[in-house]
Amino acid sequence: MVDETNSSSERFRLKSLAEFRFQMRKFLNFSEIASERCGVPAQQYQLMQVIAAMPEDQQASITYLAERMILRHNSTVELVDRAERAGLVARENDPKDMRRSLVHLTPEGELILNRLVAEHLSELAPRCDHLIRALRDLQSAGESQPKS
Amino acid sequence: MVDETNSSSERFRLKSLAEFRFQMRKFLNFSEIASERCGVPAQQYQLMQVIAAMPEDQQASITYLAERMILRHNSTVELVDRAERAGLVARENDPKDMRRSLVHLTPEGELILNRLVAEHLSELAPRCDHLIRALRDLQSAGESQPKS
DNA sequence: CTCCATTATATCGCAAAACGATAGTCTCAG
DNA sequence: CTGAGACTATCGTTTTGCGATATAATGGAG
Repeated sequence: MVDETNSSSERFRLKSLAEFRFQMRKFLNFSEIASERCGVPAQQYQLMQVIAAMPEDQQASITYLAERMILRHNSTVELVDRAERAGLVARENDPKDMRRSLVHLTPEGELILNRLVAEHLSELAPRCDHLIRALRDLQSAGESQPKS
Repeated sequence: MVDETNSSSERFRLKSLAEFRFQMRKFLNFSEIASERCGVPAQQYQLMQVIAAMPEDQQASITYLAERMILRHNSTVELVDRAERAGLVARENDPKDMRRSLVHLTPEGELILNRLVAEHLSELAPRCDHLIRALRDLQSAGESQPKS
């Protein structure tokens, strides 16, 4: 309960958080470079990932994609526009509801996605331990958290 | 080794990767909202975090900050400019090397940083488990990785 | 001591991308 | 059949990172 104890645990929390973010930035940076090496902006790769990883019972409406991408729907429309212009995805009209556009991968999109997923997995695998360690530190740092 | 086995493990990898990214996006989104609720753009919060979490023997030169922020140095200069204009950090000249500017937190910067760190820790703590689980899935997915 | 290659920071114009506001289209309950 | 709400699209704006370039300081070779 001495001042020094408090400030040293505070420092530990800070460093854990900072380390976690640093690891995240490194991964995101790798992802961006890998994507653009395939001629695809990172967000378009993410969009394809979301579409391909969608649960069976879901449909890739703009609204659903916006939720998963954590974007406003107008931003999502624009993202899909770009990906469509790049030939990675295509729109179709939902025959059940003519307001909705459903988005699906083109064969080229699938090809590039598979390549990028493989690349990301082999990059991420060795980083997993760092990330998990950072998260564990964060958990133990959070436990000694004084205020709500 | 049947085709179906292959494609189902591929699907697992894809979903693990997508889930991990989704969790990251949610956290980053929270972080952005929390920062801007304090009137600070997310990157300026990150900058302060990097400065405050720096090892004792390090100095906050632009080059160092750029490395940690994973930005080009010119982008880092601009980021520091903005944070300085906002009164969160200040530059001083390194007396040992007049080419370098060293950046430090202002009292106001420290205040806001502390608030944001606390907020982030309590937000992140409950998400840690999700993130760790996603990472573990990724590890086991990566093990069955065929190529490379 | 003087040069100059190297390192460090700063400036500027540009491009990408996300957003708010707005508009247009479709659905469905009453 | 009509109005409220849901879904997607458009447009202008802003933010931010980057490449190219400029300026300044350092330090080692001669």
